[in-house]
This record gives sequence, C-alpha cells and structure tokens, in this order.
Amino acid sequence: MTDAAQNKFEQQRREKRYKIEQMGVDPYGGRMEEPSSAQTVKAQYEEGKKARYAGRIVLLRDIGKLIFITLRDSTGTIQIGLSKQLLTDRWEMLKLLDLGDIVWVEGQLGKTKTGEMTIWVEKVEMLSKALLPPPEKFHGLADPDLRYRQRYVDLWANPEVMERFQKRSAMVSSIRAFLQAKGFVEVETPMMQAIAGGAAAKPFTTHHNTLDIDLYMRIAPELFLKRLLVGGMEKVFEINRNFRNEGLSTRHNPEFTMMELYQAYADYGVMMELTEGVVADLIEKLDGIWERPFGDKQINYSRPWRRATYAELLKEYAGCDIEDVATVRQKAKQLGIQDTDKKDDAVVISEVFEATVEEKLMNPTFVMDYPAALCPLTRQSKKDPRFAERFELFIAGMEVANAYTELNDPDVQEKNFRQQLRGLSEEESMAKMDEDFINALKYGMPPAGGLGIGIDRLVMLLTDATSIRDVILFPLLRPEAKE
RNA sequence: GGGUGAGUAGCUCAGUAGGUAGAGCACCGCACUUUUAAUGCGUAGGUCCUGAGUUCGAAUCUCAGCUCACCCA
Repeated sequence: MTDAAQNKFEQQRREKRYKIEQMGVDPYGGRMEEPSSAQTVKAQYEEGKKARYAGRIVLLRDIGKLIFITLRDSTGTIQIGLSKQLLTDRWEMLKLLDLGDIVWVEGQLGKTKTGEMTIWVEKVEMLSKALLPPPEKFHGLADPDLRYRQRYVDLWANPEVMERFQKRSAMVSSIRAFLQAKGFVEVETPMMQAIAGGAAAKPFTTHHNTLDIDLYMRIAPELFLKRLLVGGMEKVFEINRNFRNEGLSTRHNPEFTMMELYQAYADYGVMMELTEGVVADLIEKLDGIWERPFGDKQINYSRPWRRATYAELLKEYAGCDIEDVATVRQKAKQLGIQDTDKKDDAVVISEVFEATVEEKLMNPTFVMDYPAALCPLTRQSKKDPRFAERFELFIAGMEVANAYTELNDPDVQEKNFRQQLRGLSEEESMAKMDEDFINALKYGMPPAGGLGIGIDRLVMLLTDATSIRDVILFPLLRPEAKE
C-alpha cells in the first residue's frame, strides 16, 4: 500500500469527521444504554418492539431518503433502516456515515417487504468514526499475513474468525469447569525461571535488572507444580503459556498454551481416563459431533481410544523390533537420519519413531510405555524397568497430550538429571540440575499422575484449523520491515 | 536449512508470441423512501515487492535479494 493512497482515503474521512464535529456531534460518542446483542435481538423479535443495538457498519445502501445499513457485533448482524422522515434533524450527519463506523441505535423492530428483520431507527448516536476504510466487503481480508498482523480487522471482516476464537474461549472455560468439578485447584507458577526445567526444549532468555540475573522464560511448569504436590495440593492444574525458542510452523508457535495437571495417588492409567474424559466433555459441550473433519481428513473421537505400546507401534509402522537395535539403526540410515553413529540407542529409536509412526496416527491414539532413557521425570515400569510409565496422545499426526506416572524417588531423579543422552544438545536435553526440586522431593512427594494437554492443538482439531496461527489471536510474526 | 507457489489500485483478483496498465468492490460526484454484495450514470486512483541484467522497448524473460504461504528436515 502506498502512503499517499492511504492518506487520500484517510483525508476524506477526516474531512467528514470535521463536518460531524461542526454539527455539534462528538464523532467518538460515549457511554450509551447497553445495547442487545444481534443474537438476542433476533431471538426476541416482536413486531413493533423497541430494540437497542450497536455495531460496526459492514454494509451500507443509500437509496436517497432512506439508508439501509447492516451492523455487525460479535454475535452476528442486524439490518437497520434510517429514514429521512423519522430522522430529519440528524439527516445531514447520517449522510456522512461510512463503512467501518460504529453506531448505536434505538428503534422499532419490523420487517421490510422482502421479510428482512430491520430496526427502524428513531434515535442514533455516532460512537466511532473510522478513518481507514474496511477491506472489500464480499471477500473480506484474505491475505494471511495481513490477517494475522491486523487481527483487529480480521475479527470483524471475517466472521468465522470471531466464531473460532469464541469457541476457543468456551473450550478453555469448559476444561476449567470440568477439572474444578473433579476437585482440582487452579494455580499459577513462575513463567520466569532461573532454571528452565521440566521439558527438553530451547528456552528464551531474559534479564532482571535489579537482581542483575539472567532468567529463562519457562518451557514447562512441571517442576513447580510438583513442588505443590509436595506442599500438599493433591489435585492441582495450571492453564498458561509456555515458551520454546524453536522454529515456527503450522503446528508450532514459540508461545503456546498448555493445560498441565497433577493428581496425587494416581498414575498414567488414571491420566488416560482423564484425558479421554476432558476431550469427550469438550466435544459434548461444543456440538456432540464425534466424527469431525480436520483439513482433508476425518477424525473419529468415539471412545474408547486406541491404546498401543511404543514397541507395538514401532513394529507396526517401522517394521522394527525395539529389542533389535541393529535393525532400528539400519532403518534410521535408510530414513536418512544424520549422525546415527554418534547417538545413543534411545535417541535413534526415538527419531525412527518420530519419522515413521507419529504422522500415521489419525484417530486418537495413546502411545504407551516409552523407552525409559527418554523420560527422566517418569517412573519406570515395575514390570519392565527399560520402559517408562508414560503416554503421549496423538490425533491427526499431532502430539496433543503427554502424561506420566511421576517419579518421586529423589535419588533416582537426581541421577536422571545428571545423565545426558549422546546425540542431544544440552539445551535439548533435560540434564539440568534443579537442586531445590530434588530438595523438595526429599521431603516426600506422593506418587502421582501428571498430564499436559496442548490447548492450541486441541482447539485446532476441534475447530478444523490446520494452522496454529488460526487459533492464536496474535501469533508471532517477523516484524514488518521498516522503510 | 531445502523444495514449490505467490507478491499488480485501499481490498479481492485478471493480465503471453516483450509494445504506454485492467475489472469488481471501496472512494469522489449525480439520481433514487423497502434495499439485501442495492441499482444506473460519471470521475479519480499504480514504485506492477526491490535491485541488476537482456532488449529499441520488461508487469511479462534472466540473475540476486526481501516478504508471505504450503510441503520437507
């Protein structure tokens, strides 16, 4: 866009604003009697009834001494009719209305001869004069980059965007209510941490001036929530942001929202039931549709969900026996995985698994019993200590949830912290010693199940958004280049 | 990091044997008291992403760069 062109439109509207001011009208309005929503006005329609409504002008049809305007609020649109006969003293001002302006109206409900519900306006107030023109009225704003940068336009130019974010809000509320009803207490733990623990990911760094210390933005709340288990909160959860200093993609935003919970005296089996319960409750409250589209796929959420072990799936999709490391390494080479010789068995197995299995898991699938070496915060299986009591939930090839039977032996935990797998960078590993966390465990943490659910991805799946940027209001973008 | 595609009016998009830049909507002007993306008539609006090259001549061809999207790592 050229500044000159934009200024031309802006200048025209500034002139109209000036004329409105000259008529003694404040073009930015003020407090008004609360309007009804479009949804309410429509639901409670009665011929001749008074209605108050306010919204943004999205369509305007001026046919001389009568102006039809379509106003939009967050729940829908309502047509209003302005007639010179009813509004003689405001008529000159009303002729200056533009697309994008925000107005408040009061009048009688009625229908036009074509049956369109209309508020025949008796009182009207200008609430905000738009100085910039809205995007094209039929196609809306289509340029993805502009949509994300100017979400404040996208939300009303493309109503399905508003709808999706309203659904997201309802889903988060619904998860909260579900957990609170089960006795979970919601808490908030530090986002700025001296040690970025609880996951294997690269952190963002920041600095506190007064203390003159570097801090990390958290990559997970795990170690703090477990401290609360030690403190006696038996059922605790947090819904909040995590930050990971990694690439951007349709599935990754550097800041993303996780629901993480811990339940004392439980294990990963209980967490599986809980995970199914949370999502099923969500779908029931949303629309009760169990077979849902996601992009060009169809996902079936009917319970019970498939449960399979890591080893079974590796066999099924990669054709390798997890016991037969030589074959797995051969498969890795065949897949083009780099530097396999320098990596530990567990790391190679994990990379083969990621390359062959994950993308194939369409319907909700619990992948259970990960190799213990990959899970330093997880309790080993009592049946076979080579495996950890951990599952991840995959839907449409995406990791949506991750859960463990939590490790509560401080000595094993300390040992695991000190071990770093070959093939992982220090940042990618969990080999970060948090002495205070070990200290907490030494006071005794009850056995517990822990669960994390990626809220953004869940919203993607349930609202059929194939890019994470469509479910985050303001996704991270490269700043616009300065001229 | 690699591959593919895209970038033209405020917005949505056309634009091939290389020959002075197009439409719809929006804007501005006129008409219109029941419109539904109102309609009719008229006007105005451009660094064709940036830079270099080929050419008498480049939105179009070549190279480099920038930004975005999708796929892959």
